[in-house]
Amino acid sequence: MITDARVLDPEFLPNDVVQRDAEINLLSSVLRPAVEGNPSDSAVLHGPSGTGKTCIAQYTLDKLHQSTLELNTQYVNCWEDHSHFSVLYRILDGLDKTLDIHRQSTPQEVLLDRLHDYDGPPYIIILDEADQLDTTDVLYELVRTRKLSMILIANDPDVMYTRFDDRLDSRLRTATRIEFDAYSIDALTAILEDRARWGLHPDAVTTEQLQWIADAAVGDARVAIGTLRQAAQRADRESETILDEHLEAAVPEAKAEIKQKNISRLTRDQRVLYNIITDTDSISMGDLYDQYSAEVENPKTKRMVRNYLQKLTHYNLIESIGEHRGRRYQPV
DNA sequence: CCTCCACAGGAAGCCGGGGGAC
DNA sequence: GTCCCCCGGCTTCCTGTGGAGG
Repeated sequence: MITDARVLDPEFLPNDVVQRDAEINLLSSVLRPAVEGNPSDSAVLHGPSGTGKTCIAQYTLDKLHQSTLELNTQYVNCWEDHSHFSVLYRILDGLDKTLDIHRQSTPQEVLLDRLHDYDGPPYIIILDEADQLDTTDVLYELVRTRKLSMILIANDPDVMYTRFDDRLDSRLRTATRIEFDAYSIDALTAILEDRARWGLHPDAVTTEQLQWIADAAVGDARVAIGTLRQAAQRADRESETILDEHLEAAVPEAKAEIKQKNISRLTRDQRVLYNIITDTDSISMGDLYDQYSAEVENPKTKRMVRNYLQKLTHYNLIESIGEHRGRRYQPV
């Protein structure tokens, strides 16, 4: 039944993106000056997860690349590269300028000089999960680099903007904000139809079933596509076509898979904290730390735990209610 | 109203790992 | 090998805030 498993992967980047034409056009027009060698403003893509921000950013850059020979691009995931140094390193890496840069023995100054000396073709970088950056200093260095333009991606840009100091604020105030709303049922259905056409045998699934999946995914394309794949895999073992019973089971599986993927990026200590919080309705810092330090061998300090919790909150794995004294942490 | 305390998060410094230079 | 340097995770120290209780 499955003819091409790759297109059923939520991470897969299709040749033709369906939906989001307006966003693609807007992003292209923001980046157009850069491609033509003129200074361009940055773009900030924001919205809930599974709304196609990363996909549209990569897709748009691919298209620009096809129409322009002289263009460098780079994708940086700030969850993985969150320090000042590693972001710079990754960005120079996209220019093949890191050959003689060594992680441990090259001062950041050298990387900065090299970046500021850049005078090649236009360079467009995607900073995905930009709200995960340790410090926004690196953004300042980037906005004042010639020939470099940025696409910033963040769930909640307001949280990110509050961390900007004045000089950065004035530079990024003119950035074009592109908002990504949750997909409508029709839009999700269209996306699923496209994936089903390339990834499944004809007639393996009905439009009504795709609509049902779209409805269950509540606007999140990752959930929708994951559900379709789970249902197809389940059906593959048992029948010729996807049955409704396969759909029912696939939704929680797809959601669990996404959650599992998120959790796998956590460290051991972060995972322990996450598990404690998801096992309760809501918990205070004091109780949480007591449980945590009883559970692990060499507990980190409270200060470090606060950093972890901030990270988990940013990543929407847990939520916190209240400020200061009396704050509680709870599952989402 | 005042003091105490739980809690958040910034700043600075420590230290272990790891690679280059010699 | 040994020395030196750098990064990044971590701790320590600190300040600010606001609810609880005298």
